[in-house]
Amino acid sequence: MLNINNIISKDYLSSKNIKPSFARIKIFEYLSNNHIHPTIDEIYHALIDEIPTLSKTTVYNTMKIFIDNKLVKLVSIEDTETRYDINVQIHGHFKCESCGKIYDFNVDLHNLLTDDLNGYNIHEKNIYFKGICNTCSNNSNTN
Amino acid sequence: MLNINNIISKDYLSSKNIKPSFARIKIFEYLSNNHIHPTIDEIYHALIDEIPTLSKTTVYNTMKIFIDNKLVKLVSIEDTETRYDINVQIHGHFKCESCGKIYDFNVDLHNLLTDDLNGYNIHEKNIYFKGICNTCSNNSNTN
DNA sequence: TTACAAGTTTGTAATGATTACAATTATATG
DNA sequence: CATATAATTGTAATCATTACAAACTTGTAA
Repeated sequence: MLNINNIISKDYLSSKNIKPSFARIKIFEYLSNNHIHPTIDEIYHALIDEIPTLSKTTVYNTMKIFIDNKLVKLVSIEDTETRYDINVQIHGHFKCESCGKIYDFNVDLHNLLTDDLNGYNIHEKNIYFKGICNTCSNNSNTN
Repeated sequence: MLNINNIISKDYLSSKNIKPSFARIKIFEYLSNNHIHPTIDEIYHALIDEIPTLSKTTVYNTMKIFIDNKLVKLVSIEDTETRYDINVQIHGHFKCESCGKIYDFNVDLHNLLTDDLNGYNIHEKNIYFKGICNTCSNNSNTN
């Protein structure tokens, strides 16, 4: 049942001081292969067939460990849904109000610092936009 | 019981097509006078002495109306707490991980647009940082 | 003033995400 | 193989938010 990806994920988790259990490897690989900023529920349903004994508590526990060890970042766009992002580089999120998809976009946050934060110790920068994505705009145009 | 602020708030709500009921005026004035990005709970507790019959449902209802009519903006920084901001101009938020306070800062988001969002229709821009604020940094230095 | 309609407020119950926790299961090591 | 340690699971508890129906207010018109 071992394969290259499995070994790589295993080693990667180990290198981050996370014991590479079966569930953790599978959850990590799901996040790596699906950059869709999933919710706990989406992760759970995506894996329940492959891991029939999986519980949501395990998904919660695992995401907490991943966040604490900076493997993933929490995405707070809507107050109603907590999402997770395997891409921990600084980048922006665009949430489409029509289809609900969240897109990544590149953004350079270096040159927008203001004097207002002089003396402040910044640990984390987040930026997100909302609107209508390209695809949804085009669909409504052709109606 | 009428005063200048009361009249102004009343007229302002009316001008936004919101019936200026007593609760709505008081909630609006609380937000105007306290730029602390309060939670529902904070608003409720701040006003319960003045409006003993106030219910949290009313605070929820009122905030929904204010948001729909663009008098306030929702602030999603933590997934665990929904906050509200009377300042609807584009600006950044800095949340201190030590004292929990949320500071406003000015930011010019015009020049950070990337090609990634060409064709996207942007309705709303949000930016927030996390870290340790000036005050908390200084306090820990003097220990 | 009174009656009425429309809108507002309230309290309670329902929902749904998240967390706490104890029991069970898996894993690694000697 | 035995044991200790850690991971996983299921259930119950918690907490914010929403749904909803009843009660209350307000403005208007007779």
